[in-house]
Amino acid sequence: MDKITDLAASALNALYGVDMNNPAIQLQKTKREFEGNLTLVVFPFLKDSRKTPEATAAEVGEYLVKNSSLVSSFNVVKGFLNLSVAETSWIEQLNAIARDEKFGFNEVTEDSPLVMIEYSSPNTNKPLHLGHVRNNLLGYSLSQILKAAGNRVVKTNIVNDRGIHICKSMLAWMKWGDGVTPEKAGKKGDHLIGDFYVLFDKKFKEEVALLEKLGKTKEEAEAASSLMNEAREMLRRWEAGDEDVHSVWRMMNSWVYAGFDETYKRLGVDFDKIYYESETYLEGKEKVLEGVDKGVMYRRPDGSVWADLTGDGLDEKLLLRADGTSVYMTQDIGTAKLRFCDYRIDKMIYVVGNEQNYHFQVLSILLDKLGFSWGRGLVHFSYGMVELPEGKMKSREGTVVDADDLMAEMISAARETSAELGKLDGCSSEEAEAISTMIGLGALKYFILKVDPRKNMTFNPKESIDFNGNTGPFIQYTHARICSVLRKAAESGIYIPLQAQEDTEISDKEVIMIQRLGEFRNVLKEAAATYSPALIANYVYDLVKEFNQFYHDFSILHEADEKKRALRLLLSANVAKVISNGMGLLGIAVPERM
RNA sequence: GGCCCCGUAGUUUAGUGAAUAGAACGUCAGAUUCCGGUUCUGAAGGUCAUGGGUUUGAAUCCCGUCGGGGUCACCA
Repeated sequence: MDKITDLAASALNALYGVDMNNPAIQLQKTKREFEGNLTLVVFPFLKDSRKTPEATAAEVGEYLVKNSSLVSSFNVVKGFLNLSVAETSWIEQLNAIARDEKFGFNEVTEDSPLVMIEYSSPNTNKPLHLGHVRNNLLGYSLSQILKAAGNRVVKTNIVNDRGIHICKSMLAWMKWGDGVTPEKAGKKGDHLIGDFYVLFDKKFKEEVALLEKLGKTKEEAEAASSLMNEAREMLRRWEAGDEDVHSVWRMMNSWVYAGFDETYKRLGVDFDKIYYESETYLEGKEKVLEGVDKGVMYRRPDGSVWADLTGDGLDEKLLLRADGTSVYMTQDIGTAKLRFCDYRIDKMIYVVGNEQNYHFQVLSILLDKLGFSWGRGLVHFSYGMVELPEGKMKSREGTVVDADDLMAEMISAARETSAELGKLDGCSSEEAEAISTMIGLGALKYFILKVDPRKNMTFNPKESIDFNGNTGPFIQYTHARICSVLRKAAESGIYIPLQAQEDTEISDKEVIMIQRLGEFRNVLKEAAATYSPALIANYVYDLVKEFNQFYHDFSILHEADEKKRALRLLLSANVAKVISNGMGLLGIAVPERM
């Protein structure tokens, strides 16, 4: 296809003197209802040809047929030049795909660009919820895609392990926890800590209500709350390095991390390097003071430090409080500094929700001003909220969907559906469990990754687990079916070739399948360039649908013509391979039987 | 109010300059079952929120309007 694009360029150049690098020279797939495989739109070149669209297209078509054996024939519809590609080149293309186990994937070398991608970024005072699930899936998939496109990738996680919210959980545990541990409670550590966070909030509200009854306003009551003051005092002691506070803090955080690790493992995501805010939050200060010296930032009379971004069309932004302590932005600058010391980053991607668009706009400008080479080009991979059919999740109303619960529910829903359909008959209980897990998580992941990340989305568990339509299970099922066909063939002693014969006759349907397979390389490239897992998901689904139509028209196992049967088996095997490669980029497992 | 994002069949959505806007779920009518209640074909359903503009060509780019969300903290 790239070759033919070059041919078209040289044709246009030879005939009309069009610049070879003119971006309008693009071939697209011919629409199904027209004859041909590739289409060139000639409208943009009429200025140069000084002829009608039809005449121009015909002239280019004739030139291509005459000068290249790749183009066998052409037809013209208005300004659209539809080219047919020679039969032998389709077989060649299929054989090239068959030879290449990781078809479409680029090699990563020492010299490949280094991309760091930050995702997940949990707080240590509560377990992960549905919003984190979208974040984690997008971050992980993106890192897989970028790696496949030929980048060195460092997956990183910044854990927010300090601050008033952790102190609230700690205080509640010390006051009412009675020495409970995750083991004693039989509960994951992150859930246990989350419960104490909720308990704090409850007790705090009770106290405020009591004070309000005694005649205080809401604001006065909140300020006078002894609980909240104790929490603040604990934060002060933590910052002062108080060993009693730190030992409780370390212990409780270790419980949370054990819980997170379990969740991450189940979700199938991981990290190469984890940063902790407790270790980075002081780092930004130095960099900011450096900025003051350089004149990038300035100090106000009260001692606070600000950056004036009105020149960039934004506001002024606080970076250090009058008492010299850091704010969120300062910490991000500090983390950036540490990261750049650890890795020679070419590009930095932050996977963070769209409520922080403004923050990252500012961060990009500040990092640039402070001299980070990747600051201006940093990518805020911004995604929308996840809602449920019942409506928005609100932590105050307890309608937050917990990540662990959600995964468990998806898996048991998959188990039920599979059992109903009789798919688990004859499986051992371990097999049944493994399959249910693959399907349940595949449904969840696919449903979330197939939609445009920028958009808010509604996650519908019931719809996602469907075995039909644009769902993970449907794609997994198709893969399993192809594997099953290949197994059957092998059992019957039918030879599955590694290459198709050059002289095998090839039908339109087969051409379409090969063309579709061949697109994977470009889709991957584009997905990496636009940071779009959804592109991969929709490609794989289209491939699956196309395959089902193809498969339906033939009796693969009972084909009399040996060469033809070989071609179809080879084609099927490669469809399975590309499905598996594509789904792998989304972090979704494809079972060989289900 | 300023700034940012979104608005496409009943629903979930694809398509960011090209041919008659493409699917899926649901609905209706058929076919197939060769490997499994999972397959296929067809129908109905869209003034792409809306009004202008640019272009040979606009869901897509520009301007306005309406609707939804976010953000504008010495929170993270």
